[in-house]
Amino acid sequence: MSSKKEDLLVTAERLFYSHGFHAIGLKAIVQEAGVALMTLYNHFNSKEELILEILNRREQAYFDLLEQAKQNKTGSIENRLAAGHLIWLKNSSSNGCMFLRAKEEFGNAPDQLIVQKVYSHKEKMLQFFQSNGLSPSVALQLSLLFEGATSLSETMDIEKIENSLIPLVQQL
Amino acid sequence: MSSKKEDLLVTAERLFYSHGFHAIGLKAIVQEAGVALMTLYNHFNSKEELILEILNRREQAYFDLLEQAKQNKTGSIENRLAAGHLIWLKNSSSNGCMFLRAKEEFGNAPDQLIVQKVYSHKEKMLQFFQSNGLSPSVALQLSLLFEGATSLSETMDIEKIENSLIPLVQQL
DNA sequence: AATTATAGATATAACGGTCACTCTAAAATA
DNA sequence: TATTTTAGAGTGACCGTTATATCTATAATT
Repeated sequence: MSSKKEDLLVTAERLFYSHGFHAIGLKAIVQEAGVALMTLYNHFNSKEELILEILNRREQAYFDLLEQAKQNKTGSIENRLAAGHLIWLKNSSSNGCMFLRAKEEFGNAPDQLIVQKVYSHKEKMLQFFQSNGLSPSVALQLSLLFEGATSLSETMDIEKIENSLIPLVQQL
Repeated sequence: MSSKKEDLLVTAERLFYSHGFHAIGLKAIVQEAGVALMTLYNHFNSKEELILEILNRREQAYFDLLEQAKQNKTGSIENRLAAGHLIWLKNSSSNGCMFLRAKEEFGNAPDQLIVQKVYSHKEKMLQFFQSNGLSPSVALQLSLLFEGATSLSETMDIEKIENSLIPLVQQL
């Protein structure tokens, strides 16, 4: 992949996540990435396509991290996944779930590819949990706890959240 | 209060919640509310001021509902509050927490009144729980469960969430 | 009761700015 | 040489905000 395209994806993901999809214009992205506007349009046909590619990469990175966390020796599978999710939150800039935010900003167009991606991502989360041995009901509860931790991290120290989340996961 | 102002507040809250603060322009609000643009500026000095008044009203409505739910006879205090929160979610249009969304869209201006309101609202939630007899750690866990239910409701039926949330609240 | 003053709402236009997106033609890179 | 990237200008549309001028209904004054 072109390094310019990679720069654009990394920069756009950061700016979109920090300010929102509507709040950030393409001009700000290319300026921050240090490339020309036409280079962006050379790699992406539209802002929507850029966002879609960002969401796909972000989903991949998240599941890669969960797969990593799974390999740990200690703790139940729920605990290891929760530890992975907490690492994700620690490495992010505390602005919530980017997928839900995308749905919220583009929500009233259910035919839109962005919104479809959000629904499929959340569905994929549940399936991932179940494919790792969790019952449907426990998978759902783990999803609820993960979402709660993500939202709480927007206004609270991650350490306090960790202390709340772990016992809840333990007794699933 | 002028009925025009009330119309504007109700309409703007609905449109902002459905599409986001940046995605909705003042023109769309006044058109949907059936008032003139200058009427909006007669009641609010700016878009930011309109948003702030919406958030204040929404906070009041939410705590009013929790106070109502508290009066129920059956169940622990945690269960009664959770039931109230579920009613709130059922009556909303499944687009997440409007306060967190405001912080996400205006987040990189921590001096902004909107963002300050979001932080104070979340702090108020915790204090409300504790003032109703919950320990700090249980209050935090209840917040995590509420936030999780709110986020989950964006992509999942509220009934399934209810079935997941209740046992988690029960064993707090 | 008749007149005047006040306030709120109206429509319309304009302000400077930014939006996503397109085109062009030169410059840099491979 | 072939491809990519560049800067810059331009498109029409929308942004929040302000200004102006007209209308209407109620309130205050005579």
